[in-house]
Amino acid sequence: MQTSATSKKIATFALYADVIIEGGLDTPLEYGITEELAKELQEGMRVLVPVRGSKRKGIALHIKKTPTYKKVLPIAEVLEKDWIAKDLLKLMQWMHSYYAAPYRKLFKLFTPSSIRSSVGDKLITMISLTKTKKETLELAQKFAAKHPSQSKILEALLKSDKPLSQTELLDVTKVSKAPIASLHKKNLITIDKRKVDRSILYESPHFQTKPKTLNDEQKVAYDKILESLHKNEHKTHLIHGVTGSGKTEIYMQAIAKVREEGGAALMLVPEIALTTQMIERFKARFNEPIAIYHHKLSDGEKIDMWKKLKSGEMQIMLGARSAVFCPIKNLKLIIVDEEHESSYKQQEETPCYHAKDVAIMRAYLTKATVALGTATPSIESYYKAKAGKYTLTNLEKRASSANLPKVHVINMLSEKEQSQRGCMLSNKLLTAIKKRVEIGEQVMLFLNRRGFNSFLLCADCAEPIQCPHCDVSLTYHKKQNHLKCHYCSYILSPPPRECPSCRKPTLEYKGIGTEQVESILNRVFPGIRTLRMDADTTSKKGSHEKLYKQFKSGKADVLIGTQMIAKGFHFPSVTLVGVLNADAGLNIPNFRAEENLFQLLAQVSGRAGRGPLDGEVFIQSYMVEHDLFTYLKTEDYRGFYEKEIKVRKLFVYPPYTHLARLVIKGPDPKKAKYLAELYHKGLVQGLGSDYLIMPVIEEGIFKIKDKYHFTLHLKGPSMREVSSVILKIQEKYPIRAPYVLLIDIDA
DNA sequence: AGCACGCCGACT
DNA sequence: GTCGGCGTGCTC
Repeated sequence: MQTSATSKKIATFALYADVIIEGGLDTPLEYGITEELAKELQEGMRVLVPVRGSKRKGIALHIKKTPTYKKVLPIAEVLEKDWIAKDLLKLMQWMHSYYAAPYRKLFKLFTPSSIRSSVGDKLITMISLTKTKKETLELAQKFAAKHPSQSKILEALLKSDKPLSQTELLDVTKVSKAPIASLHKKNLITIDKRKVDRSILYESPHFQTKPKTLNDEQKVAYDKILESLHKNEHKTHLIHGVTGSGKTEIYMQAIAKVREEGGAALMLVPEIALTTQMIERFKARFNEPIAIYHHKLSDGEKIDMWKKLKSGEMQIMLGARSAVFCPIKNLKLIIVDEEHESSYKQQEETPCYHAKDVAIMRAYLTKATVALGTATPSIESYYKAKAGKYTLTNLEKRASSANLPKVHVINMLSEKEQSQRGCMLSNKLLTAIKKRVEIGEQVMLFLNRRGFNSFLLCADCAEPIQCPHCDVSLTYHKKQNHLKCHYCSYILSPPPRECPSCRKPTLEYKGIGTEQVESILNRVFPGIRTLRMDADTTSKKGSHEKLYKQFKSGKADVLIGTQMIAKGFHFPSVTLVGVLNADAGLNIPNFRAEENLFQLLAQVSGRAGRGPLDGEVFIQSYMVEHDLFTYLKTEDYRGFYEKEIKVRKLFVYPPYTHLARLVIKGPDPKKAKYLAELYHKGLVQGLGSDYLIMPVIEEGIFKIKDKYHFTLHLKGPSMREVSSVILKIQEKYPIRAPYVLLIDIDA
């Protein structure tokens, strides 16, 4: 930083401001504030500023008395006074320094994209043809030999039939912008700017439900939350309640109280749990509109929501992780349901924020209360609660006097269980299913494996067909009869007849897990009614709901599903839950693997016996001696915690330290590695000896979308410090496209 | 010479 | 993110 002493003479402004240009630079630019503007301009307002001769939109991040630069331009005008509220601006600044997140990316979280571009935005350069189609076609052909790139552009414009943005055009033609300039010079194309418009909202009716009477335990939790609400100071509560202990009822009554007193409330739920069922439950309780927020909303819906929240028209919000950035006025209470859920953490995309931590920081900045709820707290949260950082409340009883289910662990190594069914269903479980179905009760079967996909496998060389752009195998999609890459969406259609490596026509379709289970059940119990719920059967909009309703109304005996059936569903007549491959996930080299598995299995088990009928859970495992199952059988979270926390301490893992991960990827593996090494060196130099910085390694899936991935892991006491070092390295060695740097703080 | 293309710094 | 300048290498 330079001092202002030398620039005093030139400094002709009353005040100065750091302005972040929207959709532009990562670093703020400095502008002067005229005396007239100084009266109204405040931090967080949206302004118009000159950049390289044209006007760009930006946000006044910080107002100061002295400039850093000698020559600054004035802010042209204030566009929106009520743009980003003070508390959210502070939150944004915190995220910048904690997650080393560029402001460019943070804007996308704090303001819906369509709202940013809609207000007279002139930033998208549109390119259209000047000559007629016929003339252009002739020109394109004439240019084909001499100016191939120009020809490509003309062809692309002819094909699209309407003007294209420069970025789109460059993307489809794979050429540089130089030929565009050449064509413009020859007056064969027109370059102008475009505005964007938006669509509108929706509303749905609902019937009222009355609050239920809280039991003693629920009342204690409720009173504690109320107490800190009324003290008007920030506090975080951890509500540790067994499955079915009625946490949602506590949340709803606390929210009702907040509303009664004029405040607003936000409830975060994991993406997968934000089902129609949950939304209806909320809509039915409150006599006011409920704002719903998740990434699938259309632009119009997002804008509508955003405006209604800003105006204070809507004051209860239910949403997935990104809802934590919504401009809710007078926010008094934030609830984070299923706080242990890893989907609160944004992975593989900058910024890698954790919605729970952001929620707590937001509440801290506004002096609001946070309630974290779960049946299986994350080790970190429980540790903080025990250390007195959070207020802990335990709920040991199921609210509706239902009993906890009985848990059996089946040893799949024992021969008599294996049978000839590909080891998917044990005899014990089959017998239990038969018994339940015969008396008209329902069964849920859970397959614990991500990517339990269908492949096209060569029977001879046992090699599945690989994606040409990624180091993964292609997945077979029966309906479309094609092979697709789940990473880059590459499609191979129709599937090849012969194995690409050994040239033999020995390709075999291997079905997905749920499909296999379904066919086994149908073979063993002819006439059994089964339903499948997985990524394959729920891809269509509304299919999730349809399946849910079918099962709930008793149209099927058995529901077979993946992760998605474990969360939040309430089926009173389910009395038996089977977990088919419990061990999947234990072999992952991740220190949280056991924690996550315990949480998942506890969650699945909780689906059984939620009604008046007692429930039973069968867990199939090849590692029955694993102590995780001992704790699971008795639903002994504390026992599991005590065991796990010792491991964390011994190997110095969170909560005893923080972990971070840097990924650098790019088309040239040598260059990507070189850049990664550069950052490694910078981190070693910038951080003290209390940080452990691991060497640069290749990622598990080395190539994705033709980009090679390199990773480095590090751990140490302060993520703020790590981020500040990374920001400094970035200043010196910026990573430019097509190379990408991903910073994963608290990995 | 004219063009395509990649690299790199600047933008306040 | 985007613009413009500049060096390089290709083709006519």
